[in-house]
Amino acid sequence: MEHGFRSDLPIYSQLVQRLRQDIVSGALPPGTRLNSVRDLAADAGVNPNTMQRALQELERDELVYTQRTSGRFVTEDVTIIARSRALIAKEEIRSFLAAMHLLGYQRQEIYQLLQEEKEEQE
Amino acid sequence: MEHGFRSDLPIYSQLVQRLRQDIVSGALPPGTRLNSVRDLAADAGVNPNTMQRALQELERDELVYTQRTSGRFVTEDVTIIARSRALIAKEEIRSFLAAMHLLGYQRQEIYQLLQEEKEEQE
Amino acid sequence: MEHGFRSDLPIYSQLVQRLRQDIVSGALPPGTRLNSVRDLAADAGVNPNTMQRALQELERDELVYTQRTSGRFVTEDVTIIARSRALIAKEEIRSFLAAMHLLGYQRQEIYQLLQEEKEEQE
Amino acid sequence: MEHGFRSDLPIYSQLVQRLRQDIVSGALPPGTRLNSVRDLAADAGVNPNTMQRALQELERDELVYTQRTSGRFVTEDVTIIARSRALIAKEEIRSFLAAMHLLGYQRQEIYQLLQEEKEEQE
DNA sequence: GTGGTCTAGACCACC
DNA sequence: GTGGTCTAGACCACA
Repeated sequence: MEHGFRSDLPIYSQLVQRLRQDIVSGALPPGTRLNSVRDLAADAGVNPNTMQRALQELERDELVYTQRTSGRFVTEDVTIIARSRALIAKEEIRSFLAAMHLLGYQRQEIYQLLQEEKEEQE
Repeated sequence: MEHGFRSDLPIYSQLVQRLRQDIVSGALPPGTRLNSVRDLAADAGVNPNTMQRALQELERDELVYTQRTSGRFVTEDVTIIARSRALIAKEEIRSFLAAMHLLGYQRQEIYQLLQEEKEEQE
Repeated sequence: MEHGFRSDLPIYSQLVQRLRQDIVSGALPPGTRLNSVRDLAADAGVNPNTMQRALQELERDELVYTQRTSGRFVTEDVTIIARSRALIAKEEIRSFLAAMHLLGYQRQEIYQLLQEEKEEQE
Repeated sequence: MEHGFRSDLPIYSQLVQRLRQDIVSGALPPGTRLNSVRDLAADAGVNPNTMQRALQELERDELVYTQRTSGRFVTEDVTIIARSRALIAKEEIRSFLAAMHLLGYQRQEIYQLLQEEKEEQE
């Protein structure tokens, strides 16, 4: 029953994030058939409706498309995937830099802190 | 009525963020006396209850303390401020790197993208 | 596998539309013998059941009839075809005007917009 | 219990259409506060979830925005409204002309039929 | 079997 | 009171 959902973000958004990352990182290659909504929901330990909602969001972003009655598939259009990846990254960077600047950090300090964090991890 | 609050985050936590940034960045130096809850709320265009809640949060973090009758003040303890600043920064960095790695970005690419974003802003 | 079906409408009714247009526009003249369900289905890249259902619909509208053993034919009765064409057209016009009026467009504006769209196409 | 929903389109889409028309035609002027989800749902005779879904769709199109806890409002940005109106109209026209052409109608005939329909209504 | 829709009803945070 | 989320479970059309 414990599937690691944070409480500060709706479950369906977290599902969107996970799936999008899987697509964008190549874990789910273009054209891959996704499991049925019911199965995905069961795997994630959520209600089918919740999973459905997440998938529809991905569909709006064209990362996924539906083939009536035969299932859902990851888009074959790699440019959409690449665009999505770049977009997410850009947004991450933008908000990260904004937050750091508001804290009064300058360019050099930010690089230094990134460096330190990297080393800690290794 | 337009005071620039996003709708995906509670107003009170947006207030917390703003105030914390003001303290941590030095805009509100140590020892500064804050205006009354009522005034702060009016300035921000929010309900006093909401501002009250934000201030309580800052008190829990010891960035602000209440002096019985004379009002609320920014802490004089600069180490608390510095610690808070570093803590927030560290969390930002950690989650930023985590997100980028999930997208499949490596160290070098991240630096490069940061660089590009910087240049765009200028 | 890519045969240009939209996903917001059942495949069988898209097949009905196509066939009806072919009949009504004269691409399939009165009396034409249709290929077998199996062949038509293969051409369209759909399941024979799906094609079968589409053909039944056309039979209900009497645009198509089945001759025992020799196969399916486009009706020879041109008045049926003409009536069907006029009926569909009338319904298109009715719903189009209704939609435009609900959007607050008046007669003159509608003609103007139709004109513009025409010109764009050329 | 009879609230006039067609069966060939999801209820929530029909709700979207109605609301969008009300906004775009000026029946719900910019800045208008909408009734609560619950009330709107009750008025329409649908489940609150269904109405919620419709409203979220409008929000994605920026025709409506949400003010945390105080309710939903029609956008004040009239250019968004005008753009939406023009977009819907353009789409109506495009699909109408496409349908008529597939039926084998030419420009002049279409105008004539529009004319006839107009006169019938009067 | 698939996805899609809808209802009923609960619970939450926020103000 | 407001909007937002989630669950449970039903029903449907389609292939």
